[in-house]
Amino acid sequence: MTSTRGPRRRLSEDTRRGQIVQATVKVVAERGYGNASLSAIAEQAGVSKGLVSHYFTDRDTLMEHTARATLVELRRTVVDGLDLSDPVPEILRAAIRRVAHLRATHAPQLDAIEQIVLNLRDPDGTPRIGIDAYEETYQGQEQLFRRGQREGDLRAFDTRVMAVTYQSAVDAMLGQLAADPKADPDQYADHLTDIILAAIRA
Amino acid sequence: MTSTRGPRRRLSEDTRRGQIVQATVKVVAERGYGNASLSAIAEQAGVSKGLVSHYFTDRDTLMEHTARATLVELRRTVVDGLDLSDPVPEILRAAIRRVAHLRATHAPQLDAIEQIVLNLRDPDGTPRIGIDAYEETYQGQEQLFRRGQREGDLRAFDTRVMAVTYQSAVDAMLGQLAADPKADPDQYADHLTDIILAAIRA
Amino acid sequence: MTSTRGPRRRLSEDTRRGQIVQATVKVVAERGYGNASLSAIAEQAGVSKGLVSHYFTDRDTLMEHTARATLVELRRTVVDGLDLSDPVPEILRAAIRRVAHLRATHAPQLDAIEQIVLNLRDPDGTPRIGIDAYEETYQGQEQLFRRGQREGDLRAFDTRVMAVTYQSAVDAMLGQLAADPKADPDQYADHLTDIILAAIRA
Amino acid sequence: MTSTRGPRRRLSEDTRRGQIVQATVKVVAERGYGNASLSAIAEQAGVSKGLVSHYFTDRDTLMEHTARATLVELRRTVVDGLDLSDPVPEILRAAIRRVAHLRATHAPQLDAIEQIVLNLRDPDGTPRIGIDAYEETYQGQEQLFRRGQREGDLRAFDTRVMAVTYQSAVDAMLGQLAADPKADPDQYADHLTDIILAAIRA
DNA sequence: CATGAATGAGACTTCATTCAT
DNA sequence: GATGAATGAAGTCTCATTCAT
Repeated sequence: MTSTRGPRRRLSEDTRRGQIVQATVKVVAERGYGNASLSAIAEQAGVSKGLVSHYFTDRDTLMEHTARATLVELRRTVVDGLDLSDPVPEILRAAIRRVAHLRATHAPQLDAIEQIVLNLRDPDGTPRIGIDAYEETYQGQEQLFRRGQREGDLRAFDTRVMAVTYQSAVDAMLGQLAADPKADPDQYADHLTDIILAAIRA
Repeated sequence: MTSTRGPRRRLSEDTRRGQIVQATVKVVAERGYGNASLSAIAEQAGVSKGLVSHYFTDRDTLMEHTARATLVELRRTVVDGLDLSDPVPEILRAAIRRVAHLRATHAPQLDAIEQIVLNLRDPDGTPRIGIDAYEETYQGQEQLFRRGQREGDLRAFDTRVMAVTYQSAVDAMLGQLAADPKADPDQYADHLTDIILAAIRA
Repeated sequence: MTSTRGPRRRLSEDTRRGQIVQATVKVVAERGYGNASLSAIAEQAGVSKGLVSHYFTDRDTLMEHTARATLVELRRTVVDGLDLSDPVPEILRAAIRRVAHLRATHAPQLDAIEQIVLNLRDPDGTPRIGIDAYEETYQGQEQLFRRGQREGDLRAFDTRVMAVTYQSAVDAMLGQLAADPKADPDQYADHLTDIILAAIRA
Repeated sequence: MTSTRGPRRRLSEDTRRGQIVQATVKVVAERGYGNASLSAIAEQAGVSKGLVSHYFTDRDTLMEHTARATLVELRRTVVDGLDLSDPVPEILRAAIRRVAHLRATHAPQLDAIEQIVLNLRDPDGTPRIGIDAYEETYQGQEQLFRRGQREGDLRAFDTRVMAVTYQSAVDAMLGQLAADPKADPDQYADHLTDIILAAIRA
């Protein structure tokens, strides 16, 4: 499974960085943060240890970069397929389904992000990828809820609390789907949508 | 804050194990899983490195023991104060408040458990404290929901999905309260209870 | 020549540090500062790499400690045999001879000190063992010269410049004796003494 | 201060080598031998790493070449301004002054030479630029002393010992002037000349 | 029972050197 | 000729674990 390590090849900086980031995602997801050594990552990427250090000053830097880049990738994956002109409840139902499918299509990315977010810390011990990295997601969610309230589809509620709750419920769904591979993503998604809409529908 | 290290003292096995587990919780919570070295834990416990190895074969063993023991401790803390003869909605409201207060009273325990659950792995890479550790919680939650449905307080819904969702929403609340120390636990708890009850009340 | 590495032995902190410092002197002298790796030093000391790190936080710390400790050792070696009640010219003649013999008895120490002093630097590039380490020597020398002037054995001259010059001449003697092992230390010492006394005698 | 790095330019071999040697002097003087990486030197020279390797097989080769070339440069700088038809004491006084000024005009060269001479070694550990590199200087000095003795300006003494002593005193002067930038070179030079002439004048 | 000195494996990182472009 | 991407060999340092005391 290791990318075979052909004769020395010169690639563009971006290509190499991408290659290394992907390898990082895979190794972190499979072995866990603590066991994702630079050697393992380099081997997975089909590249020398030295090259990894060349492109990323630090193990920490590499991890942070990987987490943020992957987060952006996932967000785009979910959002890109949505029709934002639909009524908010429709959008939510579609979005939850799309997320449910992430577990099937982007499992390593999901795991790697979780691992890195939880483990990467500054020397003083404070997490280095704070809740702030999710802030953008929360904001978008709140906007969506407020629009639903304006349009009359949703009742009044604290959009902040709901955004956080929504996100966590969706993440938990991913956790469940991860734990039970036989579960049907669409079915779980629909059950969850029912619950959520029951909570917020006008 | 380090337990002062008096002259060598012989203590009962249980006392020692407890001492070490508590130290582990504190160190893991403060520094993160990866930086919780046995030396640091020993020092925190006011005990020699050798003794830690004596009572726990392994770093992994120590971590697993710590996580499970602490999980039990927290579960008891929440459940002990509830009046299970109340109607289910009442119980939920009270339980959510109690959990919200955990962040204030048991922050290190919460952090440590999260760290260990996410990081501790078997050599082959599979997480060592699976979702199964939460299974007991889920089961209890489902029972409670079914009782609410029987008693007519709650409408019909998939209790499994709801249990998972409920648990995740509550965990997310803890995350939010951790991130924003100025937030009022009771207020957040009540907002969340409103949303949840809206979702499930008959 | 490597200290044989018997079964694990527990020694007092001071003994171990001394052992390691001696090994450092030897390795630095033989291979040069840059090639004196911690592995080589550990092997020479008959000790594991880890132990060296245990006793000295840093390679730099080890080097600094070694240089200062060795400098003190040499100073004592020279001074201890002098009769300070003699007239100053006598003292100088005796001291120069004693120093000349250092090359035979303490060659590695001399080389190691030189190597370390010249190479050890702070991160910003400034030498870490400044001329200040020699200051004590200079001061003693100046005192001696002033006493000679007071007692009428020496003529008037700038004692500071002379102290520096004296020290350098003596160091250079060591360099020469190192370069030409067939040279007779006593003879060189006497020649040098003649020159120096010619320069300063009343 | 880095040579600006224009578009790729082809220069004569000698020009390139000179460029690189100068950069080496600067980097070694500023950061010390051990921290003078080829990258740093290449950057300082405004040239690629590859080119440095192209012109000098080896880091060691580059260092040796740099030291020898710089030594020659300095020797020429001192000797060129002397009037060799003067009486020897005059020549010495003038020479010492000229050397004293080197510290102001050629500080990096002085530092770099010292660093390289002390650190560059053969694989077996023996210094690669031995005292022999100074031999030429000693020989010239001895000649001068013997001429002074013939001409009656200097008394009888061992010219070899004196040459070494002289050279070391002069080097020490440079060390002192380096350590104390406020010191007046001419004044120190004159004090030193007084001492030396007192030692050897007829 | 308890200690902490000692070991040894392995991680990260730096750099001289090579070589495709 | 010139570049700088890529390699691979050390080197330093950390830490779980062992074991003499």
